[in-house]
Amino acid sequence: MLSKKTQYALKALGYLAGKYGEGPVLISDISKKKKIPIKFLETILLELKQAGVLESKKGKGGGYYLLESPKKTTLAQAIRLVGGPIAMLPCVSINFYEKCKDCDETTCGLNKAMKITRDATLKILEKKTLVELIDRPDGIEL
Amino acid sequence: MLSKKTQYALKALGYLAGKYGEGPVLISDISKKKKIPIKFLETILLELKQAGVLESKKGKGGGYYLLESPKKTTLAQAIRLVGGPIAMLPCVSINFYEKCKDCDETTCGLNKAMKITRDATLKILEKKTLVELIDRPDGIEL
DNA sequence: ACAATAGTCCATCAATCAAGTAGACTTAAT
DNA sequence: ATTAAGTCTACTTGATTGATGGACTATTGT
Repeated sequence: MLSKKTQYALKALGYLAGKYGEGPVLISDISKKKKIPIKFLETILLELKQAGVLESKKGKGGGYYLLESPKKTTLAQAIRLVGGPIAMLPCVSINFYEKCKDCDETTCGLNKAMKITRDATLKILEKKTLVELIDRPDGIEL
Repeated sequence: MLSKKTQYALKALGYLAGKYGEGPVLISDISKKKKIPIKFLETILLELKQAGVLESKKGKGGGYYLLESPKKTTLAQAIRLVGGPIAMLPCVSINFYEKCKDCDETTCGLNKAMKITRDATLKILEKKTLVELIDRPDGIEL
């Protein structure tokens, strides 16, 4: 299960994707529409800015906006940006790898099973982009 | 990422699967071989017993053992037993479902993407069983 | 019966995560 | 210049997770 932080980040990015090209969006706007605690959201957006995905504008008329077209960012990238590993175990994670204390990866069955699972997941998340997070009326596909 | 508890549970189950039919296995044995904090392991095994997967025997010659052949339990079942949801979001979880506050599932892009991911994951985890968690020398497949 | 062994139960502690609070700092409009 | 709008920073609280210590109970062998 993704952490709340990661879930909020994805929702916020999806919302910003829908407003791409329309200028800065208020934190309070995102917070209301996506029901995300505003102060928590602030820290998440700040982190996404420091990661280079978002830009912000201060003062009146300010807010956050996507730096690049939502097509450019995959869901896999988005999840990893806010520190969410995609794999189910540290020892099969690509970006947050940690060696197991007890297991030899060449013989560990759990490792093998989870690698297969990870690959199946990545195959999907690396294909989908922020564009697919934009809410759209029922029946309309991409 | 799976919780430590779930990771430990899977490792312990894999170890017990390898000893299936050999009688009770000591907690301390599992703890040593799989490098799991013994006290934490105790509570996990107890939970697995209450879930009906393991049985225990007290006193000398006691320990834990699998109640059924390791073939009978899938990895998906094992993960859920110790309270670990498999889906990445509550709103796409089958066994731990929770409705989103903000989103209409018929139009939410995130929901759609994560459902597809969940299905791909489940397809794998519902096919594999505890048998595949047994450590085996390199090169030997099932 | 008794001692040794091994699982069970209860209580506590530390670390991390989620969320809320207060206020300082920046920018833009008037 | 002043003020309102908005981001940025630091600190506090509560809940959950991970880990530990010790007392208690059941079983076996002598």
